[in-house]
Amino acid sequence: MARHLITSAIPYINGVKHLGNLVGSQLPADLFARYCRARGHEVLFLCATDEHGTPAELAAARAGQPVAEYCAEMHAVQARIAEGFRLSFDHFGRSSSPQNHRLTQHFAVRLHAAGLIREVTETQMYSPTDGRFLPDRYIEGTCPNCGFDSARGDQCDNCTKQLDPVDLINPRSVISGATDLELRETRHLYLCQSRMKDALAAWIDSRTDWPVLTTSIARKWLNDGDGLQDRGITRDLDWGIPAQFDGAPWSGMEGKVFYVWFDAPIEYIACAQEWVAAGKGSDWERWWRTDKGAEDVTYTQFMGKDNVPFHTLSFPVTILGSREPWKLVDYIKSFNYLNYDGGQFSTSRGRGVFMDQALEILPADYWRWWLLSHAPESSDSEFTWENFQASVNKDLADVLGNFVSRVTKFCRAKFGEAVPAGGDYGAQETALIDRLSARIRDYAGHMEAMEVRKSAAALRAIWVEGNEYLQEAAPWSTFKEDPERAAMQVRLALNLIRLYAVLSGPFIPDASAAMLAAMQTGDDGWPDDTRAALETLAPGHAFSVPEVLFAKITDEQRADWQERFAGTRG
RNA sequence: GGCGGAGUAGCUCAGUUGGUUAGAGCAGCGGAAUCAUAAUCCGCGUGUCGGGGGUUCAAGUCCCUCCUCCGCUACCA
Repeated sequence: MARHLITSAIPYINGVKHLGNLVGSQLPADLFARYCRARGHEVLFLCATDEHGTPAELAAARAGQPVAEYCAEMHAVQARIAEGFRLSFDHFGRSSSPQNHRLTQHFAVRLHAAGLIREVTETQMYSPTDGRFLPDRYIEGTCPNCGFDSARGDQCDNCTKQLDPVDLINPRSVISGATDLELRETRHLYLCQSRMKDALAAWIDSRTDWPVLTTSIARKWLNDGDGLQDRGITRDLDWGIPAQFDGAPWSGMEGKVFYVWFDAPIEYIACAQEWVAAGKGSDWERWWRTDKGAEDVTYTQFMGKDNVPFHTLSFPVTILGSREPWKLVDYIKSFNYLNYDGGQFSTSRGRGVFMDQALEILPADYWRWWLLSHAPESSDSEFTWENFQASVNKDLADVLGNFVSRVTKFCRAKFGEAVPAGGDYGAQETALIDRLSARIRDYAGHMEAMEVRKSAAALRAIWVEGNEYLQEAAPWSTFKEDPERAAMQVRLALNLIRLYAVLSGPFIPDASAAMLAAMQTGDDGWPDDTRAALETLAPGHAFSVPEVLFAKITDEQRADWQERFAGTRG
């Protein structure tokens, strides 16, 4: 039995996430966590909301709420939706927790002691009207290169040239439209990432089994231009973890908070502390401190590609630079983006399907199956309603759902609602067991490698084996001449349903539970021995015919949803 | 502009370190079966592997070049 620490990138607090966000981190992380548990491993699966930063403050202002109140509400909303998708977090924490405050400040002090924090005075755009410094992207103006009048302070969307906010002609605040912007001096703490560049490069080079997407992004940041740059880790904001506190080894940071990307990954650790504080666990250090029991932990992070630099570079600098024995990540699984029907999912334009809406129209399993079996692993992938309808109807309703129906209903009609006795395996059954054993090994291999789409394909192939067997064995025919043989065939098929429930759990947990319930068993042990696993339900064991596991998506529904989600949300 | 990813059958995608007639699922066509959610199972693929050039006995796979799409580009998170 191994020990797996698994974290999903923590979703930002300002609103409900869309399916692209879900498939890029939380959902594949849940798949892996569920698989590890099914194999009997000890798992700690953590996620949280990422609550600090300018967007949270602005979203709260728009909602007319104090930011703390807004975040608390949105956290509850996201937690409820995560439950709806059956995301099996051991704890869903908050980056604004007291634990994260303490830990973030602790890391900052340690990094300072290690000489990895320096103070920098810089000038930034300040908006007196908004009463805040404006991040580059919150300033718009006319592009000095192409004349585009909605160029952002960091880049012109029209000519794609990189800009500095001071280059903009007639700059204005995106928040208020105010034009009375001024340059002000401000002092910030910088994390000296550049000093650890060689150590990071050596570490990345040693991770030969990581996805290309992960290492290529990391190398790009390490080597591009003048190499890895130091990075400001404080901001002039109210909402966040104070950079000035009792015992802080620096002064002059009054009224400043740590940059959200500094404190967000630390929440992975703080979340484990929250997990203990919530009474769900008793010892967080054996997951996070290699001097206190975490030396045998395998730590895997899941995230979208936009998160990779922070997880391969700045967070490792925080961990390594602290000179304390914290657990460093072992594997980073990163994902490309999911597009929506010919374009991007867009939170701002309400384009695409958001997590709450998805659950309103269909159960979680439908989404889980489609998203995971089409996960954007090697490149961006695309959601279309046609593809979604076709895949879900075929795979879930026709191949798996119908298998359960035909087996249970046939048995009820011919033998009653209990596993029939009699008959012995013949050549067909032996061959089936051999094929299944090979396919289960194949499935497990892909799951362990976190090859999500390949795992889905392997699982589907296991489902298909059941239909192939039934077609070949034809119990409806054998029943006429040799009822004992038919009984054996049906007994095997009923056991296949239980086997499918066990194997399918990581992908479609609700259907898996429904299958186990119909088979009236709680035995969900992994089939290390296929033959033995197919004799779990003994003759005489009662079962029930379940409701249809997956209703098909009709053309009318598809057309309706296509229309509904094309434009603006709400 | 720089960096990275992608371009393979109508659609979605596999193709390990170059090696026998390039594969899977879906859709389509033909057949079998009739237990089942008109579900299932079997059979059927001559596709300039984005274009061009090169290396090699041999290239989807390596090198060069060009084209298209997407992402990132460090103060959005």
